[in-house]
Amino acid sequence: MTRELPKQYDPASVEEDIYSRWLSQKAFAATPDEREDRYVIMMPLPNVTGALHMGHAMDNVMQDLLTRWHRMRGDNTLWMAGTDHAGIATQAVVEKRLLELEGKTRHDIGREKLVERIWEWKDQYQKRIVSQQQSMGCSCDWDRQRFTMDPVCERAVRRTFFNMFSDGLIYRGNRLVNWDCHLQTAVSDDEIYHEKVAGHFWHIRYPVIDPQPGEPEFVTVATTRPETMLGDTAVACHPDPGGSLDELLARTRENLAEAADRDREGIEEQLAGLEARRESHLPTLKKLTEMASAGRMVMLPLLDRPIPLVCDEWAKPELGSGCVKITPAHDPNDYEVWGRHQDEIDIINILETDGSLAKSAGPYAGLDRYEARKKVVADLDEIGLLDAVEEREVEVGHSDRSKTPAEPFLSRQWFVLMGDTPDGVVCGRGTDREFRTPGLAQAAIDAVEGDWESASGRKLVFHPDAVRYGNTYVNWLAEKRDWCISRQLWWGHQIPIWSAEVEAADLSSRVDQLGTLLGRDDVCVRVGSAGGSSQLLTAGVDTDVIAGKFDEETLELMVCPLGDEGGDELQAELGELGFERDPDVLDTWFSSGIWPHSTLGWPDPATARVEDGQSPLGSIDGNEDCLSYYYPGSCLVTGRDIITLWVARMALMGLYNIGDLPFTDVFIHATILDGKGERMSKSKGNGIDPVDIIERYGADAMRYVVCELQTGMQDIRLPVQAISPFSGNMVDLAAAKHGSSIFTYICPESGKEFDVLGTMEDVPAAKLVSDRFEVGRNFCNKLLNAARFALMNLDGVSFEPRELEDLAVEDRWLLSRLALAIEAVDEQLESYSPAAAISLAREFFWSELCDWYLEFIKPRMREVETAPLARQVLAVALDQVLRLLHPFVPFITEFLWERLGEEAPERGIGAQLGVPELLVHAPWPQAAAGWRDQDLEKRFELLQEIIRAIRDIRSKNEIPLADKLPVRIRADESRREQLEPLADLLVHMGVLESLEIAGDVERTSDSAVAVVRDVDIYIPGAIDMEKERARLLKQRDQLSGRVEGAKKKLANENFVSKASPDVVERERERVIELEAELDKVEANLGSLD
RNA sequence: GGGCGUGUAACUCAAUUGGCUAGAGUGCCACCCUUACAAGGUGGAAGUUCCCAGUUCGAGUCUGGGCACGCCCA
Repeated sequence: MTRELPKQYDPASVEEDIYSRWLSQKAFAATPDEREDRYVIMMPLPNVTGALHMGHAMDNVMQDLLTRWHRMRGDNTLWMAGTDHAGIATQAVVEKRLLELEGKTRHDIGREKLVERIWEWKDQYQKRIVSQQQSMGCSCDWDRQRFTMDPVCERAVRRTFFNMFSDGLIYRGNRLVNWDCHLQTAVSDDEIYHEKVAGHFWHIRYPVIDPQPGEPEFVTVATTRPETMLGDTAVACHPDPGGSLDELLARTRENLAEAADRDREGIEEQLAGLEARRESHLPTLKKLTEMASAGRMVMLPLLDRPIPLVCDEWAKPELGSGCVKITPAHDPNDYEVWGRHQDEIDIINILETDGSLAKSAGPYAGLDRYEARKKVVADLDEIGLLDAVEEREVEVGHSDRSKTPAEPFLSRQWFVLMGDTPDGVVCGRGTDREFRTPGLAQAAIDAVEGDWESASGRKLVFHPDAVRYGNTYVNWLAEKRDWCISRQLWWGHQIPIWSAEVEAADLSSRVDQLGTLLGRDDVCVRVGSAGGSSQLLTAGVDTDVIAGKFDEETLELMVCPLGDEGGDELQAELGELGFERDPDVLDTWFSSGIWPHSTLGWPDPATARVEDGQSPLGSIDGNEDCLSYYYPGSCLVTGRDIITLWVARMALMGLYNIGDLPFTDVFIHATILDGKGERMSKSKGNGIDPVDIIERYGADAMRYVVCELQTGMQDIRLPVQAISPFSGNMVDLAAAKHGSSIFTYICPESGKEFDVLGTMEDVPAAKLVSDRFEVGRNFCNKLLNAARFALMNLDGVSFEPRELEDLAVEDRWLLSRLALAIEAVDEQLESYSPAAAISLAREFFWSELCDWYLEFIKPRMREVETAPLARQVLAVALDQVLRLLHPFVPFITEFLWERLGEEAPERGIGAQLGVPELLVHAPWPQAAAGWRDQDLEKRFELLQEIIRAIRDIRSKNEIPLADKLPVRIRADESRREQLEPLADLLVHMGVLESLEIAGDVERTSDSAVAVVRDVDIYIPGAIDMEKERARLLKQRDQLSGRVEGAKKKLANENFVSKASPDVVERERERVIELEAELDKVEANLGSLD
């Protein structure tokens, strides 16, 4: 007899011990071997800005579920873990802290010091993240974990950049970006949020130069940002104002015709307004169009700069004056106008990187943009050119990183060319997977759509809804917008380009200075123009011919060293030649896009540098190296917000570098929302720490519930309460007010603030509670107790080969149900339905094994003759259920596995089961042929129904369990034959005193009665006739309702002729069965009288 | 403004190509400490599937419109 298990499961006492056992035995290690089947998951690397929340818990649990399942199925399974440096986000967090705590900016402490501090931050949070993941039970191969700035990743980044630069896929050009004046960096569109703020709409008059008779003297334009007028380079009017207005009128009339009554008034008003406008404005607008076509100019006030009138459809005849000022360098729409009129108009940047005005703003240079706004308005007013001022709510784009208004800003940035190119792009150059694609974006589209497949036959498929998510992915890629990869940051992979400005005339002498650099295959040299086009320079090239390809006088010479070897020397040499390294760093997604192969040692696993104690990436013992063995991988598990940002990039980078897809399946799991229905996110501050949940309910409970929540595409609301560290009372986070930052909340009783994700060191942390997780805790407790019962009864259990027919009937029933459960769980996991999988596993364990089987066998356990067989089957049942549940709840199953191993080291039915020391490595359960017996299952269904009917009578008549019941069952011969072998079970489970089953049993007048299908159950004894009648009447009403419904259906000619024959047939059978049952109920009702 | 979704019991979610009485867990009610488990057992109540039309023999499911909400993109 082993130590008896406790009655209540205490996860804290088990989990740490189990996890350290896994670690010390390197249970999750993946090494290439001779196995053909492999399963590879690349973790969507969490960034090091902060700790993980429940959204990450969902992501990690899903991955661990798949990983553990495949590992048990015998695949060579690798789950690659790691973290992302998340350039902008991490730098922003550290800078913000620096400012808050020390009042310093990054410029005060300098690049080197700042980067040092960010590394410290990274170390701290990487540690925290890994410990969070380990608390959840993640079975990653920790000896391979990577960080996107590790040497091995760095080398892959340099190689990728080098290759793309050589292939002409990376260029430098002027682009309008969102500029964060506070952080002084470009931020991507994804990092901008819009907020309504109170503002104004200023109407300004621009004088027309030399107005002819009949022409207006001024054109009026309106703006919400008047200081941008200093950068105006044109005024636009519509090329066909009449046509445009007419079209709008027609559309509005159409709307009116279809509109609901309550909307009519508004639309009619709109229509009247348009018609009036057509009268009043159209002549002037037409005039302006003529003037624009004639190349007329207006005078930009304050700077006295003549600027042209142009025709462009961006000007809306129905709005304002119908004319619009064009500021290409500071407005995205105007930028597009500039794109269409590059020959006619200029582009002038009036902002410095800190948001003050540049030299080009003339007398306003040096002013902050908001001061400049006031002064411009005042000056315009003074010279009488301010026409009107309206109060208005304005949508202003804010940088998510600094929470300050972002400015559209013209700057030089690096881009990856996503569109198609004339010669196409070679992917997987030099490998046996090499192919040519029209362009990078197209390659990634082809991965999902059309006939293309990779050399290994792979396509990319989204789960659980291939069409929906496939469309998201393809629609985004189809825009083929070039990818801006430069960030004005100090933290990240610095762009490996050294450049120098050269006059076109001096090109050949400057190129000569480069000497042997030109001929080296680890150095790429290009010459380019500001516009973005560039030419490759190679040894012996005719520089004059090259220079002749550019219009510009000033060119830029760009050198990209591969940087693998002799890098320092080369860099020194370039410095002497007057080349400077680009200070910017690469977009984070550039390094995370190559994550699936960089981590495996690409481009050369044999020489990949890993940390001390880590598993090497090169070939060992004659097996393949990691890259060849584990790439392409299997599945990516992530949320849908990341499809465009990351999945698409990984696909195209993998195709470009290696020629094959990083994975074939993309499992998009549900998004975790907070109690208010908002997405949980690090930056929103509404995240909750899974470790809090784990501490209170246990890791398995957390995992159980998370699996149960992953039903399909439905987002998940997770209401959470915090226990206030001040009052000890529950605070509902959905209703609580935020404190000084969005990361903290206010305790309503004390008014003090607390923190829930441990990001604020100086604010007390609150513990979290959520009744959602009690389900998981209860499940674990049930599992513990089922095992407790089994282990208490397994004394002296042994294995003896048994034929199926040697088993008791309930043993065979259990094995049949087990076989079905295994099959069903597999099926659901294969189709990425964890909720369905876990509910089937639970159903088997709780409703069949615990509720029925364990109860069935209790009497057998008490008898010396019957116990050994029951024990043997029970050991197998527990063994199988632990295996089946392990991927979902790994800690408790591993814990119980050890106990089962001590008690029943040898177990099996027909043959002995393989029993490794750790459950992690145990083979996945597999039903033996012949276990499934559907006939038997049907008989048990009837048995269960009869038992339930007896219990119901007991309950309704308030008969205590201590009173055993005499039960008499009237059943025909075939039913009797079915039930007879189950009689002992029926007596035991129904707590019967006696049981009689025969065809001629008659009800005695003192009997309670129940009807189950075609069987009557009588229980003689003192009963309450009124309750009996009520019960039977209710059953009669239900039955007759159903009979009526079914009959009505069958009476319908259309149903019989049009519905499919098997549906009709089923309906007919049902009527027969129901009527028979109804007859019995009625007969019994009659006998009550 | 464009695109993609969601709305089912008090709560959180299921329901396969349209087809048995729309299910589960939690919560609720009643009874029960039946020697694995009260974090449990047995029994029960609880739904106008957001609203309005339509298609169909048949609609939670398909179509159109409305209302409410979410996400992504401009």
